Amino acid sequence: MGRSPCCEKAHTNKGAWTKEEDEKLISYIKAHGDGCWRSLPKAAGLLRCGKSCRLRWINYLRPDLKRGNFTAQEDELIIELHGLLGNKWSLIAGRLPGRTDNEIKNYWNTHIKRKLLARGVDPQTHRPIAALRQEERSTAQEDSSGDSSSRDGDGGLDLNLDLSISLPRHSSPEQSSPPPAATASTSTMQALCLCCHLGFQSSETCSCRRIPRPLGFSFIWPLEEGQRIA
DNA sequence: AAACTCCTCAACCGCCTACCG
DNA sequence: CCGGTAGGCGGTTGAGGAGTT
Repeated sequence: MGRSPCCEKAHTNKGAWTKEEDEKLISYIKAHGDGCWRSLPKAAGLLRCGKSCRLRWINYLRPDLKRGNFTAQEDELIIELHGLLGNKWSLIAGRLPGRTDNEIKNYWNTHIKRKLLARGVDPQTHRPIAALRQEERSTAQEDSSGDSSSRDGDGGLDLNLDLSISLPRHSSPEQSSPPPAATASTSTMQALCLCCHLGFQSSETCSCRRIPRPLGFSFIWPLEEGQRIA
C-alpha cells in the first residue's frame, strides 16, 4: 500500500532553496502567518512541498534564529539535556532559544559526540566508557555461564532509568562533567519533576506522574512510551 | 595546481501522533 | 469509535566547501 505523498511531487522543486524562493516564503509568512503548511506553497507561489517550506522557515528563515557557533554553556546544556531526554532534539531545542532541533542534531553528531568520546564518555548512555567496557566483560561472563535473563533484548546495555537519572546541576563549563548517572540516593530527598525543574511546560513533555518509591522517596518522572508504573 | 578525502549542515524521507469530521 | 489528514519529529543523505596529499 504505502502512504500517499504529502504533496504532488511531480510539480515540486527539490534541493537547495534559491534566494527568490526564500523571499517569497518570508514575505508570505510575514503577511499571512505560518498557518496551513499544506496550502502555503500554492498560496505563496512556491513550487515546493509544504513540509519543505515548514523546514526552511523553522530551520533557516525564522527571524529569531541565533545562528553562529555554539557557546561552551550551550554545549554543556545540550549534553546535560541529552543525558536526560536522549535524542529528543525538539525538546532540547526548546531549552536553547534561537536554536533549532536540526541544528542541535547536526551539532551533536559532528561535534559533541566526539567531545564526549574524548572525555571518555559514551555519547549514548553518558556513562564512562571504561565502566561500560567493564560491564560488557562481566555480562559476557554471565552469558557464558548461561544466564541471559538480566539482559536487554537487543543485547545492549542494561539501562536502568532509576540509575541514569540525576538532578540537573549547574556545572561550570570547564569542569569535566561526569555522566548524569548519579543514584537517586544521592539526590535531594524531595519530590521533584526534572522536566519542571528544567523549565518545561507541562504541555511540552511533562505529565508529572508520580512514581512511588520505597523509603518515602517519591520521584516524579514523566513516563516514557512503554514505561509502566510497577 | 590538481586530485582526493574529510567534514559540515541543509534538506529530504518516512514514520508517528494529534486532531477533526 | 474510526479513518483520513496535516503537522511534527528523528534518522539519513548528499552537495559543496575545507583541508590534505
